[in-house]
Amino acid sequence: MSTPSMGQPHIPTTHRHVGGEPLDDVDRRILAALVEDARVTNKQLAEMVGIAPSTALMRTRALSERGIITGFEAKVDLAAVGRSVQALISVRLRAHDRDQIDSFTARVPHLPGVLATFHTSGAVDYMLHIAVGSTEELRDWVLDNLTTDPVVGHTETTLVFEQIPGRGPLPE
Amino acid sequence: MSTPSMGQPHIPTTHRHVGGEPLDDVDRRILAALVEDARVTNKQLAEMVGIAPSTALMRTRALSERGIITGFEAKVDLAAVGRSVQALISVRLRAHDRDQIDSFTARVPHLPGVLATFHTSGAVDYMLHIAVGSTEELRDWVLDNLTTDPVVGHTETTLVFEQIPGRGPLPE
DNA sequence: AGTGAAAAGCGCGCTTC
DNA sequence: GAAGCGCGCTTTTCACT
Repeated sequence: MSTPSMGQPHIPTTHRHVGGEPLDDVDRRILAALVEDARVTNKQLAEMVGIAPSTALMRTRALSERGIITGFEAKVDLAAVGRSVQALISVRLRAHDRDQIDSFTARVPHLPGVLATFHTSGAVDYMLHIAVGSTEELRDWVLDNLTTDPVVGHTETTLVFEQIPGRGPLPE
Repeated sequence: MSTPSMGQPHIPTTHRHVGGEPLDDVDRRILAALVEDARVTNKQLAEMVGIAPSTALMRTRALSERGIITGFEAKVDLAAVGRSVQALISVRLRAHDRDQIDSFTARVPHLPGVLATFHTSGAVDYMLHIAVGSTEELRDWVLDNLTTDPVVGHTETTLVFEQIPGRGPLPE
Protein backbone atom coordinates (compact mmCIF):
# COMPACT_ATOMS: atom_id res chain seq x y z
CA MET A 1 0.00 0.00 0.00
CA SER A 2 2.93 2.31 0.25
CA THR A 3 3.61 4.77 -2.48
CA PRO A 4 7.23 5.71 -1.88
CA SER A 5 7.67 7.96 -4.88
CA MET A 6 5.18 10.74 -5.24
CA GLY A 7 5.69 14.35 -6.22
CA GLN A 8 9.30 15.38 -5.94
CA PRO A 9 10.87 14.12 -2.73
CA HIS A 10 13.39 11.34 -3.26
CA ILE A 11 16.23 12.60 -5.42
CA PRO A 12 19.02 10.11 -5.96
CA THR A 13 22.33 11.23 -4.52
CA THR A 14 23.64 12.32 -7.91
CA HIS A 15 21.81 15.37 -9.18
CA ARG A 16 18.33 16.61 -9.76
CA HIS A 17 16.81 16.80 -13.19
CA VAL A 18 18.64 18.81 -15.80
CA GLY A 19 17.57 22.36 -16.41
CA GLY A 20 18.25 24.08 -13.12
CA GLU A 21 15.67 25.64 -10.86
CA PRO A 22 12.60 23.65 -10.01
CA LEU A 23 9.23 24.95 -11.12
CA ASP A 24 7.00 26.87 -8.79
CA ASP A 25 3.26 26.67 -8.79
CA VAL A 26 2.81 29.61 -11.15
CA ASP A 27 5.12 28.00 -13.69
CA ARG A 28 3.19 24.77 -13.48
CA ARG A 29 -0.09 26.54 -14.06
CA ILE A 30 1.33 28.37 -17.04
CA LEU A 31 2.57 25.09 -18.48
CA ALA A 32 -0.78 23.44 -17.93
CA ALA A 33 -2.58 26.25 -19.71
CA LEU A 34 -0.20 26.26 -22.66
CA VAL A 35 -0.21 22.49 -23.05
CA GLU A 36 -3.96 22.65 -23.25
CA ASP A 37 -4.06 25.58 -25.63
CA ALA A 38 -0.84 26.97 -27.00
CA ARG A 39 -2.69 29.87 -28.61
CA VAL A 40 -4.15 31.59 -25.58
CA THR A 41 -3.26 35.24 -25.54
CA ASN A 42 -0.91 36.44 -22.88
CA LYS A 43 -3.70 38.38 -21.30
CA GLN A 44 -5.97 35.34 -21.01
CA LEU A 45 -3.07 33.32 -19.69
CA ALA A 46 -2.39 35.90 -17.00
CA GLU A 47 -5.97 35.86 -15.93
CA MET A 48 -6.14 32.06 -15.78
CA VAL A 49 -3.02 31.88 -13.69
CA GLY A 50 -3.88 34.84 -11.52
CA ILE A 51 -0.93 37.10 -12.24
CA ALA A 52 -0.32 40.33 -14.13
CA PRO A 53 0.11 40.11 -17.91
CA SER A 54 3.63 41.47 -17.70
CA THR A 55 4.53 38.74 -15.26
CA ALA A 56 2.90 36.08 -17.37
CA LEU A 57 4.91 37.22 -20.36
CA MET A 58 8.14 37.13 -18.41
CA ARG A 59 7.44 33.72 -16.97
CA THR A 60 6.46 32.21 -20.30
CA ARG A 61 9.57 33.53 -21.95
CA ALA A 62 11.72 32.24 -19.15
CA LEU A 63 10.17 28.80 -19.53
CA SER A 64 11.05 28.80 -23.22
CA GLU A 65 14.55 30.07 -22.64
CA ARG A 66 15.19 27.51 -19.94
CA GLY A 67 14.15 24.82 -22.39
CA ILE A 68 11.20 23.71 -20.31
CA ILE A 69 8.83 24.65 -23.07
CA THR A 70 10.40 23.09 -26.14
CA GLY A 71 7.97 24.35 -28.74
CA PHE A 72 4.42 25.03 -29.78
CA GLU A 73 2.73 22.89 -32.36
CA ALA A 74 -0.59 22.46 -34.07
CA LYS A 75 -2.04 18.98 -33.95
CA VAL A 76 -3.61 17.81 -37.19
CA ASP A 77 -6.11 15.12 -37.96
CA LEU A 78 -4.12 12.39 -39.65
CA ALA A 79 -6.97 11.15 -41.81
CA ALA A 80 -7.50 14.65 -43.17
CA VAL A 81 -3.95 14.77 -44.50
CA GLY A 82 -4.18 11.36 -46.09
CA ARG A 83 -2.61 9.29 -43.34
CA SER A 84 -5.43 7.26 -41.95
CA VAL A 85 -3.45 4.12 -41.24
CA GLN A 86 -1.18 4.08 -38.22
CA ALA A 87 1.22 1.40 -37.14
CA LEU A 88 3.79 0.63 -34.49
CA ILE A 89 6.81 -1.16 -35.82
CA SER A 90 9.30 -2.85 -33.56
CA VAL A 91 12.76 -3.11 -35.05
CA ARG A 92 15.67 -5.25 -34.00
CA LEU A 93 18.98 -4.50 -35.60
CA ARG A 94 21.22 -7.22 -36.90
CA ALA A 95 24.53 -5.76 -35.87
CA HIS A 96 25.08 -3.74 -32.79
CA ASP A 97 28.11 -1.83 -33.83
CA ARG A 98 28.04 1.82 -33.15
CA ASP A 99 28.30 3.21 -36.65
CA GLN A 100 25.41 1.18 -37.97
CA ILE A 101 23.21 2.11 -35.08
CA ASP A 102 24.06 5.76 -35.56
CA SER A 103 23.31 5.66 -39.25
CA PHE A 104 19.99 3.99 -38.62
CA THR A 105 19.18 6.53 -35.93
CA ALA A 106 20.03 9.35 -38.30
CA ARG A 107 18.06 8.03 -41.23
CA VAL A 108 14.85 6.52 -39.98
CA PRO A 109 13.25 9.30 -37.92
CA HIS A 110 13.09 11.54 -40.96
CA LEU A 111 11.45 9.14 -43.34
CA PRO A 112 8.05 10.28 -44.54
CA GLY A 113 5.23 9.33 -42.23
CA VAL A 114 7.35 8.78 -39.15
CA LEU A 115 5.64 10.39 -36.18
CA ALA A 116 8.04 9.23 -33.52
CA THR A 117 11.04 6.98 -33.11
CA PHE A 118 11.74 5.35 -29.76
CA HIS A 119 15.17 3.98 -29.05
CA THR A 120 14.49 1.25 -26.54
CA SER A 121 16.08 -1.26 -24.23
CA GLY A 122 15.31 -4.96 -24.24
CA ALA A 123 14.61 -7.34 -27.06
CA VAL A 124 13.61 -4.55 -29.41
CA ASP A 125 16.01 -1.79 -30.40
CA TYR A 126 13.57 0.69 -31.89
CA MET A 127 9.88 1.23 -31.94
CA LEU A 128 8.58 3.36 -34.80
CA HIS A 129 5.23 5.08 -34.83
CA ILE A 130 4.22 5.80 -38.38
CA ALA A 131 1.17 6.98 -40.28
CA VAL A 132 0.54 6.23 -43.94
CA GLY A 133 -2.32 6.35 -46.37
CA SER A 134 -3.31 2.73 -46.64
CA THR A 135 -2.34 -0.76 -45.64
CA GLU A 136 -0.77 -1.29 -49.06
CA GLU A 137 1.36 1.74 -48.47
CA LEU A 138 2.27 0.39 -45.06
CA ARG A 139 3.50 -2.85 -46.53
CA ASP A 140 5.57 -0.99 -49.11
CA TRP A 141 6.93 1.38 -46.50
CA VAL A 142 8.21 -1.44 -44.34
CA LEU A 143 9.69 -3.25 -47.31
CA ASP A 144 11.36 -0.21 -48.78
CA ASN A 145 12.65 1.37 -45.62
CA LEU A 146 13.31 -1.47 -43.22
CA THR A 147 13.31 -4.95 -44.66
CA THR A 148 15.74 -4.10 -47.40
CA ASP A 149 18.17 -2.45 -45.02
CA PRO A 150 20.96 -4.91 -44.21
CA VAL A 151 21.31 -3.43 -40.74
CA VAL A 152 17.76 -4.37 -39.85
CA GLY A 153 17.45 -7.84 -38.39
CA HIS A 154 13.79 -8.23 -37.65
CA THR A 155 10.67 -6.11 -37.70
CA GLU A 156 7.17 -6.59 -36.44
CA THR A 157 4.37 -4.37 -37.61
CA THR A 158 1.32 -3.80 -35.46
CA LEU A 159 -1.67 -1.91 -36.74
CA VAL A 160 -3.07 0.84 -34.55
CA PHE A 161 -6.86 0.79 -34.42
CA GLU A 162 -7.10 3.89 -32.32
CA GLN A 163 -4.83 6.32 -30.62
CA ILE A 164 -6.27 7.67 -27.40
CA PRO A 165 -4.64 10.86 -26.16
CA GLY A 166 -3.31 10.73 -22.61
CA ARG A 167 -3.65 13.24 -19.84
CA GLY A 168 -0.43 14.84 -20.90
CA PRO A 169 2.97 15.15 -19.34
CA LEU A 170 2.17 17.34 -16.38
CA PRO A 171 1.97 16.05 -12.84
CA GLU A 172 -1.01 16.59 -10.58
CA MET B 1 -26.46 8.59 -52.62
CA SER B 2 -25.78 9.93 -49.19
CA THR B 3 -25.49 7.73 -46.13
CA PRO B 4 -27.32 9.66 -43.45
CA SER B 5 -27.39 7.07 -40.68
CA MET B 6 -23.85 5.79 -40.85
CA GLY B 7 -21.05 6.94 -38.60
CA GLN B 8 -18.96 8.35 -41.39
CA PRO B 9 -19.81 11.53 -43.16
CA HIS B 10 -21.03 11.25 -46.67
CA ILE B 11 -18.41 10.21 -49.14
CA PRO B 12 -18.84 11.54 -52.64
CA THR B 13 -18.64 9.30 -55.67
CA THR B 14 -14.91 9.76 -55.73
CA HIS B 15 -13.46 7.99 -52.74
CA ARG B 16 -11.32 10.71 -51.23
CA HIS B 17 -10.19 10.37 -47.65
CA VAL B 18 -12.79 10.96 -44.94
CA GLY B 19 -13.39 14.44 -43.68
CA GLY B 20 -14.84 16.36 -46.58
CA GLU B 21 -13.14 18.72 -48.98
CA PRO B 22 -9.58 17.97 -49.85
CA LEU B 23 -6.96 20.48 -48.85
CA ASP B 24 -5.61 22.92 -51.33
CA ASP B 25 -2.06 24.10 -51.44
CA VAL B 26 -2.70 27.13 -49.27
CA ASP B 27 -4.25 24.98 -46.58
CA ARG B 28 -1.28 22.67 -46.63
CA ARG B 29 1.15 25.53 -46.28
CA ILE B 30 -0.82 26.91 -43.35
CA LEU B 31 -0.80 23.52 -41.69
CA ALA B 32 2.92 23.14 -42.23
CA ALA B 33 3.60 26.51 -40.68
CA LEU B 34 1.39 25.90 -37.68
CA VAL B 35 2.72 22.43 -37.02
CA GLU B 36 6.18 23.88 -36.96
CA ASP B 37 5.26 26.82 -34.77
CA ALA B 38 1.76 27.13 -33.45
CA ARG B 39 2.49 30.60 -32.14
CA VAL B 40 3.35 32.41 -35.33
CA THR B 41 1.33 35.58 -35.58
CA ASN B 42 -1.41 35.67 -38.12
CA LYS B 43 0.46 38.35 -39.99
CA GLN B 44 3.61 36.27 -40.27
CA LEU B 45 1.56 33.30 -41.29
CA ALA B 46 -0.10 35.30 -44.05
CA GLU B 47 3.24 36.45 -45.30
CA MET B 48 4.76 32.95 -45.30
CA VAL B 49 1.82 31.59 -47.22
CA GLY B 50 1.46 34.55 -49.54
CA ILE B 51 -2.08 35.65 -48.72
CA ALA B 52 -3.67 38.57 -46.91
CA PRO B 53 -3.89 38.41 -43.10
CA SER B 54 -7.66 38.39 -43.21
CA THR B 55 -7.60 35.41 -45.52
CA ALA B 56 -5.07 33.63 -43.36
CA LEU B 57 -7.32 34.10 -40.37
CA MET B 58 -10.31 32.79 -42.24
CA ARG B 59 -8.47 29.75 -43.53
CA THR B 60 -6.99 28.88 -40.17
CA ARG B 61 -10.37 29.11 -38.49
CA ALA B 62 -11.92 26.97 -41.18
CA LEU B 63 -9.24 24.34 -40.67
CA SER B 64 -10.05 24.24 -36.97
CA GLU B 65 -13.77 24.13 -37.54
CA ARG B 66 -13.43 21.35 -40.07
CA GLY B 67 -11.50 19.37 -37.47
CA ILE B 68 -8.36 19.28 -39.54
CA ILE B 69 -6.48 21.22 -36.93
CA THR B 70 -7.40 19.43 -33.70
CA GLY B 71 -5.60 21.69 -31.29
CA PHE B 72 -2.55 23.72 -30.40
CA GLU B 73 -0.25 22.53 -27.69
CA ALA B 74 2.95 23.49 -25.97
CA LYS B 75 5.55 20.76 -25.83
CA VAL B 76 7.34 20.49 -22.52
CA ASP B 77 10.62 18.92 -21.57
CA LEU B 78 9.68 15.79 -19.66
CA ALA B 79 12.74 15.81 -17.45
CA ALA B 80 11.99 19.36 -16.37
CA VAL B 81 8.61 18.34 -15.03
CA GLY B 82 9.99 15.37 -13.17
CA ARG B 83 9.28 12.68 -15.72
CA SER B 84 12.67 11.68 -16.97
CA VAL B 85 11.91 7.98 -17.36
CA GLN B 86 9.85 6.90 -20.35
CA ALA B 87 8.56 3.46 -21.14
CA LEU B 88 6.46 1.60 -23.66
CA ILE B 89 4.23 -1.03 -22.13
CA SER B 90 2.54 -3.65 -24.21
CA VAL B 91 -0.62 -4.98 -22.66
CA ARG B 92 -2.55 -8.10 -23.46
CA LEU B 93 -5.96 -8.44 -21.87
CA ARG B 94 -7.12 -11.64 -20.30
CA ALA B 95 -10.72 -11.49 -21.41
CA HIS B 96 -11.86 -10.09 -24.66
CA ASP B 97 -15.41 -9.30 -23.77
CA ARG B 98 -16.61 -5.94 -24.80
CA ASP B 99 -17.42 -4.41 -21.43
CA GLN B 100 -14.05 -5.16 -19.97
CA ILE B 101 -12.24 -3.80 -22.95
CA ASP B 102 -14.32 -0.65 -22.79
CA SER B 103 -13.67 -0.14 -19.11
CA PHE B 104 -9.96 -0.60 -19.63
CA THR B 105 -10.04 1.83 -22.54
CA ALA B 106 -11.85 4.36 -20.41
CA ARG B 107 -9.61 4.10 -17.40
CA VAL B 108 -6.04 3.68 -18.56
CA PRO B 109 -5.50 6.65 -20.88
CA HIS B 110 -6.18 9.07 -18.04
CA LEU B 111 -3.84 7.62 -15.49
CA PRO B 112 -1.07 9.96 -14.44
CA GLY B 113 1.95 9.85 -16.69
CA VAL B 114 0.20 8.35 -19.69
CA LEU B 115 1.29 10.20 -22.81
CA ALA B 116 -0.51 8.04 -25.32
CA THR B 117 -2.52 4.86 -25.51
CA PHE B 118 -2.56 2.81 -28.68
CA HIS B 119 -5.28 0.26 -29.23
CA THR B 120 -3.63 -2.26 -31.48
CA SER B 121 -4.20 -5.36 -33.54
CA GLY B 122 -2.18 -8.52 -33.22
CA ALA B 123 -0.75 -10.28 -30.21
CA VAL B 124 -0.80 -7.11 -28.13
CA ASP B 125 -4.04 -5.31 -27.36
CA TYR B 126 -2.67 -2.02 -26.13
CA MET B 127 0.59 -0.19 -26.17
CA LEU B 128 1.02 2.49 -23.53
CA HIS B 129 3.55 5.27 -23.71
CA ILE B 130 4.19 6.61 -20.25
CA ALA B 131 6.59 8.96 -18.52
CA VAL B 132 7.39 8.80 -14.82
CA GLY B 133 10.00 10.14 -12.43
CA SER B 134 12.19 7.12 -11.86
CA THR B 135 12.52 3.43 -12.55
CA GLU B 136 11.18 2.70 -9.06
CA GLU B 137 8.13 4.70 -9.87
CA LEU B 138 7.80 2.85 -13.15
CA ARG B 139 7.76 -0.48 -11.36
CA ASP B 140 5.13 0.76 -8.93
CA TRP B 141 3.07 2.26 -11.73
CA VAL B 142 2.89 -1.03 -13.60
CA LEU B 143 2.09 -2.97 -10.47
CA ASP B 144 -0.56 -0.58 -9.23
CA ASN B 145 -2.27 0.15 -12.51
CA LEU B 146 -1.86 -2.93 -14.63
CA THR B 147 -0.64 -6.05 -12.90
CA THR B 148 -3.28 -5.86 -10.19
CA ASP B 149 -6.08 -5.39 -12.70
CA PRO B 150 -7.81 -8.74 -13.25
CA VAL B 151 -8.61 -7.77 -16.83
CA VAL B 152 -4.94 -7.49 -17.67
CA GLY B 153 -3.43 -10.73 -18.83
CA HIS B 154 0.16 -9.89 -19.60
CA THR B 155 2.34 -6.81 -19.76
CA GLU B 156 5.80 -6.15 -21.03
CA THR B 157 7.64 -2.98 -20.11
CA THR B 158 10.32 -1.58 -22.36
CA LEU B 159 12.43 1.35 -21.29
CA VAL B 160 12.82 4.21 -23.75
CA PHE B 161 16.37 5.50 -23.93
CA GLU B 162 15.56 8.27 -26.29
CA GLN B 163 12.61 9.59 -28.19
CA ILE B 164 13.53 11.08 -31.53
CA PRO B 165 10.93 13.39 -33.01
CA GLY B 166 9.77 12.49 -36.50
CA ARG B 167 9.24 14.68 -39.49
CA GLY B 168 5.64 15.17 -38.52
CA PRO B 169 2.37 14.13 -40.04
CA LEU B 170 2.37 16.22 -43.18
CA PRO B 171 3.11 14.90 -46.67
CA GLU B 172 5.76 16.58 -48.72
C1' DA C 1 -13.71 33.29 -51.92
C1' DG C 2 -10.20 36.93 -51.36
C1' DT C 3 -8.98 41.67 -50.10
C1' DG C 4 -8.17 46.33 -47.79
C1' DA C 5 -9.16 49.79 -44.42
C1' DA C 6 -10.63 50.97 -39.93
C1' DA C 7 -11.67 49.95 -35.06
C1' DA C 8 -10.81 47.14 -31.09
C1' DG C 9 -7.56 44.71 -28.47
C1' DC C 10 -3.01 43.04 -27.40
C1' DG C 11 2.22 42.71 -26.81
C1' DC C 12 5.76 44.43 -24.53
C1' DG C 13 9.14 48.01 -22.98
C1' DC C 14 9.46 51.20 -19.28
C1' DT C 15 8.65 52.79 -14.70
C1' DT C 16 7.33 52.14 -9.89
C1' DC C 17 6.46 49.35 -5.70
C1' DG D 1 10.01 39.56 -8.59
C1' DA D 2 5.43 41.66 -9.61
C1' DA D 3 2.08 45.38 -11.24
C1' DG D 4 0.51 49.64 -14.04
C1' DC D 5 0.80 52.80 -18.00
C1' DG D 6 1.00 53.73 -22.91
C1' DC D 7 2.52 53.41 -27.71
C1' DG D 8 2.68 50.72 -31.71
C1' DC D 9 1.40 46.74 -33.96
C1' DT D 10 -1.88 42.86 -34.66
C1' DT D 11 -6.00 40.92 -34.85
C1' DT D 12 -10.56 40.91 -36.46
C1' DT D 13 -14.72 42.71 -38.55
C1' DC D 14 -17.11 44.23 -42.62
C1' DA D 15 -18.22 46.26 -47.05
C1' DC D 16 -16.44 45.53 -51.58
C1' DT D 17 -14.49 43.06 -55.61
